[in-house]
Amino acid sequence: MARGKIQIKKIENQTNRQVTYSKRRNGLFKKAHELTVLCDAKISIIVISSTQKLHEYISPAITTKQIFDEYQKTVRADLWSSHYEKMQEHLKKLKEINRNLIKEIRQRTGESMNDLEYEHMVNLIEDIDNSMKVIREKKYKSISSRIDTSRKKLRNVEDIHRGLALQFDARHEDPHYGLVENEGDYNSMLGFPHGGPRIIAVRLPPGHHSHHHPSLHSGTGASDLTTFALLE
Amino acid sequence: MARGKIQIKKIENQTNRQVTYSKRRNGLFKKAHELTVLCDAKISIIVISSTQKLHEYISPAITTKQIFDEYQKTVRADLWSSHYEKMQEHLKKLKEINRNLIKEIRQRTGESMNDLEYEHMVNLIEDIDNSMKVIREKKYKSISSRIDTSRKKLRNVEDIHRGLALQFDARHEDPHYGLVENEGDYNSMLGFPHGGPRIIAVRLPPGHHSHHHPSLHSGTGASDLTTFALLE
DNA sequence: AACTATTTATAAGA
DNA sequence: TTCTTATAAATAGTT
Repeated sequence: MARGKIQIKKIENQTNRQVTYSKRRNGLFKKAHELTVLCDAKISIIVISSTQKLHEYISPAITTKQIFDEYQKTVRADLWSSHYEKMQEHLKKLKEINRNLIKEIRQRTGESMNDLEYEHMVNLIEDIDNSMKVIREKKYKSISSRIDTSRKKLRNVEDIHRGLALQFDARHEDPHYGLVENEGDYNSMLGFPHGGPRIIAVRLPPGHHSHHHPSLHSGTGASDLTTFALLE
Repeated sequence: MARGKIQIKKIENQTNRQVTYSKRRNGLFKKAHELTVLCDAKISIIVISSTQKLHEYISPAITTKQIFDEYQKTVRADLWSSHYEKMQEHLKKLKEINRNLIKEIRQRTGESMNDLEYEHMVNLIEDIDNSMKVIREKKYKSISSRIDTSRKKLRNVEDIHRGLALQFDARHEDPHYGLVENEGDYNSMLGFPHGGPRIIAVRLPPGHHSHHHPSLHSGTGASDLTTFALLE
């Protein structure tokens, strides 16, 4: 600021920097003191040089520690109040969202249509109509899928039945050929996904045949064994 | 500092002070920042206004807390080193005093006279001579005092003796009057301050009189009783 | 907040 | 570090 303007950037010349540091530090402290006196302020300045040396200015009738304590108090208070404000803002936003959601639900259920413009009502009806279409589409798909599954099951059962009938006929021709080589998974074929009813074999005395109900029309094992479905 | 010079003293006009506070505070912070950049320094400024509002400047890439911690470290180090220096100074002084005392004693005892100038020796001799006089004076006084005391004691003993002799003579005239009414404190009168030797009475058979040494020349009690001083 | 006459701060040189 | 001095920057009082 004299004998030539300087750029405010680091002074690379070591000696020059040292001189400027000393001069400007004094200038800074002088200004601080003037501010202290003129405006009845309390000022703490701590300067650490590039060589880690420390200098300080402190207004009369106060200590650096006192000022720092005051600073810490203020910082904490600021932190808290900003946090508090953020929380309040967040609350406000959530309430707004809540209000809107409730309003929409009420409109869609037809509960509150009072303060709704015609335009809005048209849009709402169209919206609901679209929703209806989507829902019907989904319902249709669901039904199709269930019919499909059902048809597959039916086919399976028919296949099994056919197979059994075939084996039955074959047996009459060769009484020693009465074992099914592979039991397969009849339960899942029959629509019992989780293991299904337990099958047990019970030997009954002759003459009781008319009283019991075999679960399958034709026995696959020995003729004097009957199978029951035992519900748990 | 423009449009007129001002005195550096509290600005009484409230508005004026507020404006100046704001302007100069900004000026101060600007200067601080320039110093930071130009000289690669770290600066913390905390300003508390007369209305207790707080403003701060802090150099980039550092926190106010870091600077304050550094400050505290430095202060503690300074306190310790100044304390240390004071202790060292004190030690030095004590050593000096010690050395001088030892020197003086050696001179007075004649041990070390080597590096002493004639002038000093004359003074020393005069000093010692004076000391001698003081000591002799004190000795004389002490002796006088003791003689005095002794004389008083003697007078007391003589008085007592006279008294006893008087009583003794009186007894011959009236044999029933043989008791001393008041024993008094003979021990202290006789120069035995702490109770003195114990006195016991022993009855001895006749014919042994030549073998024992009575402590007092004349018996004061019954003639056939002799008193001894029994040393503890 | 902007202006500007002046004071003050200070960069460079000694 | 200190002094000097030409010049840049800060700012007191005004608008």
